[in-house]
Amino acid sequence: MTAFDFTFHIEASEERSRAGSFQTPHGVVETPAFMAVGTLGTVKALDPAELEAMGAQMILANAYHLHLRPGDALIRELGGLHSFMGWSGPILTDSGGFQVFSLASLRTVDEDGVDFRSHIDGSSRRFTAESVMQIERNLGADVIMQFDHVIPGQSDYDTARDASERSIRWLQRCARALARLASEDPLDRTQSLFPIVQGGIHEELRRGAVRAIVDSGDWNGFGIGGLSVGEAKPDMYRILEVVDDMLPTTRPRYLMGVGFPEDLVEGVKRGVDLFDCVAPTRMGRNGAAFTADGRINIKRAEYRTDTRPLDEECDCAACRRFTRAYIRHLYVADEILGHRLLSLHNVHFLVRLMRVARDRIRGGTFVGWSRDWLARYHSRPTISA
RNA sequence: GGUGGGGUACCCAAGCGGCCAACGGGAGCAGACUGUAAAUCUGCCGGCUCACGCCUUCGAAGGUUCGAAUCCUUCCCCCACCA
Repeated sequence: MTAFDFTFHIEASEERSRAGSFQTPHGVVETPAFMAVGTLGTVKALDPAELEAMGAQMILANAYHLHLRPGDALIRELGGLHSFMGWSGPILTDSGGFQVFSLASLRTVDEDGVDFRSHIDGSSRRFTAESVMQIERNLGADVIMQFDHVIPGQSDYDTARDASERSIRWLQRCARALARLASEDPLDRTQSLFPIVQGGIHEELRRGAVRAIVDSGDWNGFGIGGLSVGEAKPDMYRILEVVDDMLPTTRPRYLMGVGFPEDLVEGVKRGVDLFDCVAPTRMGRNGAAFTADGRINIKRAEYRTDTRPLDEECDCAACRRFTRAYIRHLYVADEILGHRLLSLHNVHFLVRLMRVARDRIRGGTFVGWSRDWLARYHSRPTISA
């Protein structure tokens, strides 16, 4: 019995960038694609129907957070995460590896796993490769990420090597644990485990990590982790090129936690197929909107009388109906609709950006288009100096 | 008319002889957020200045003092209760 047929098809490519699609038990994902982040089983402030309407294909949730609350066993009992949160499309779950980084003050790492102090109630929780696979199995996402060890972007060579090599050992344990679980329950054979390439900003470590991962199994896709965690942007782009050179072209590459609009374009240029980021929703809740001319801060006084939409070229529900002046008013008055409209627009902006990238790659005009797009985005004429 | 309480920067509100251009909060102005402990956090917020610093402020006017938002006198205005 083989696992679900995940096959990734590449339709077109231009230099490093590719346009393609892969199949999941909950539908096809066309790439390059941006996944909205729904850590707690909700893309903050947005309804799944709104995500569908804007063309969002796949979303992300988090094993660590859902394990703490409401509990992965409960979600399994209620029919799995798709049913629980009312999203029938593809879902990817992150493993909690990022929380090893973001909740560093609340955990200790050892070879076997990580002890966390719950940020909710202070209780002690133990996470290992095996326990995380059990959690992700209970949640039932289509793609599940290995448990990895994420460290700050500027970490030195020895620290990065230590975390990278540990992540590779944990990958092997994740794979064995998932195989064991799958043998007990046919449903689990539909989940694809993605390894995560670590190694910080050290090219030699990244190359070593890719080599070890590729040699150890036939993976349906690859996560590229440990970027956008404090390193300089040129370092991130450099590492992406190094990793792109070595990963099999026949599998999707998922750049974890990225990103800003410009990083999506820069990523696609370097062969990335999948992205996720909290930026559109978090920044939306914090008053920022993406536009083709750069980011704007809707709180600024200059928008008090601005009757244009957030982005004049956008066709999202917020831009079709509301002015900057109105959305600014909502935001300043602390009205929940302000947060919703900004989140909606920002996610739509990235989803649409990737749709345009796909079309451009198919048409063989991505490289030129991306150069112009980036120049315009960085010119930021809508923002006063 | 009497008694008591009070008037502090855009608003609310501490301070009650020097450490006060004056605690806090709000509003306002600007910035940051990249696999979400985030509808969060940071900075500015009397005037001039990059800054050192200087100037003008704590109802008004006088006074005491080396020194006052802080003490005294008179006046103006609010609030409560009594008549």
